Amino acid sequence: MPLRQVPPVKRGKIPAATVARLPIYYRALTQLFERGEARVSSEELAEITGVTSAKLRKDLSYLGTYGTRGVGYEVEYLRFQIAREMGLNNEWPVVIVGLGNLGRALARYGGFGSRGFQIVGLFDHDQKLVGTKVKTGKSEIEILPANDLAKATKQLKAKLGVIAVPAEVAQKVCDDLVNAGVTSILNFAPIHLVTPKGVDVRRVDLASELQILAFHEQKKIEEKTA
Amino acid sequence: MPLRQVPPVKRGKIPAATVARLPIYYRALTQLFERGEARVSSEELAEITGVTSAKLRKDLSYLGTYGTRGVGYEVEYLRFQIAREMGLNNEWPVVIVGLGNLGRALARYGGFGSRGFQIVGLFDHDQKLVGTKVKTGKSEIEILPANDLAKATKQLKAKLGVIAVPAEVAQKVCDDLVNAGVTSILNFAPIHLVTPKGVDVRRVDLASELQILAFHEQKKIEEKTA
DNA sequence: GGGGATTTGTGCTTTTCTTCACAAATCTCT
DNA sequence: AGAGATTTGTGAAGAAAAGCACAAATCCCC
Repeated sequence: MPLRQVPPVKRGKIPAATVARLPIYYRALTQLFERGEARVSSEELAEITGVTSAKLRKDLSYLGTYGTRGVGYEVEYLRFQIAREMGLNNEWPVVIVGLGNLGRALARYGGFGSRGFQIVGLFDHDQKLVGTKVKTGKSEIEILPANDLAKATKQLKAKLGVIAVPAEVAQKVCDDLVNAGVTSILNFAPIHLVTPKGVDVRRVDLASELQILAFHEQKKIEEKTA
Repeated sequence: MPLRQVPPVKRGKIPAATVARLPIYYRALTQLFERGEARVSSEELAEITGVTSAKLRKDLSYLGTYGTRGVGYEVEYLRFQIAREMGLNNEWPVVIVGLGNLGRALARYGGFGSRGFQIVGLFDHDQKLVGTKVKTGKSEIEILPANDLAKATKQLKAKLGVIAVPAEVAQKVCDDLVNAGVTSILNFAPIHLVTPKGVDVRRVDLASELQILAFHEQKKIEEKTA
């Protein structure tokens, strides 16, 4: 009986569009795994995640060849490989700046504290909030003053930061985070952040999302009238 | 002196990538307008919004020719045109389903209630929440039981729905919304929703965003070690 | 009213992403 | 052990998006 070959890890840049989908596959695989499924075909996994099977297979092919022709993919194995590729086997410390409605929701949000991430610092400018505690996934964390941001973040060795402050102060907070060694930022402020090279920023803009939907609604109405 | 020509509205499909950027331009223009700026060049607007000027001009060109060569764009005029194109001059009624941490933050979030949108209905399955009120932008709204979702939403004539419930019940909620006449859905549950044709779904996946950043961090580390 | 300085709008090129379609690999059954 | 049924992995084609570069339009100033 032939031994399983050495993991055929592929080296080479993974397209951005693919990277953006890996978390979706990962989550679906986790679900399948918890349900006790041992194997899954590209067709099934594609159906669950809402992509085409060809796209899914191509996406996975950038990571390596983890499937078996005529059979499909081993759920647990594939899940592990994606996790490894995405660095989810590490535990990433995350700081959140701004604990208004949204920031607080994020801090409490289970999905954030889940697998791979741990919220280690909360900062706010508002003196009324400083000193109060917020329940994150596992523990309670005290909100620290925004002034301590740079020092504390450096100490906590956080490389990931979440910005949930008003647009007016977002760039300032961003600069502070970068100075503190943060190199990946999730920005909820509706503004373009300027960062030095090597710092990744992803923007999540809730109002924009609604507006995009409004655009589609608008088009539906125009079609009817036309 | 020549009269300004009839608005040269262009007809034809606007690329999805462009649509996704229109809200960003719109916001920047609003800012400029409030700051009292009368004109802006593609170069300036591009800088503010973090795109290249060529891309910006091409994006705008899908809407019509609203600029003046050698001069730039009139801030107020262009802003209005984008708003019109996106349907932001209407007031869209929105319902939110699920008022946990996130749903509540969204309900309170100013940006949602802002220009173009009005939150008209809140629903939750939890009996402890039903009957309590949540301050949205302008008014206070009572949380209604999820069972009333279909009927109430139909009555409220909401075409836009926000899903902020756990993944397990998201598809059920989605079906209810669609039955109630909702044709655009903003989905915060980490799951692919199946909808009939003609219903638009946009997914905002907070955990995915962090995971994508983790991927980039991972790569930075690998580069260093390599 | 003409020349020089701007800045838009867009045809063309390049890059990135998606889809197609099929050979290669594996399994099952007899 | 071979034939038939699956299902992956991937070249190649097609579609969408981004970037380039320049003609066309406008302004300003003399």
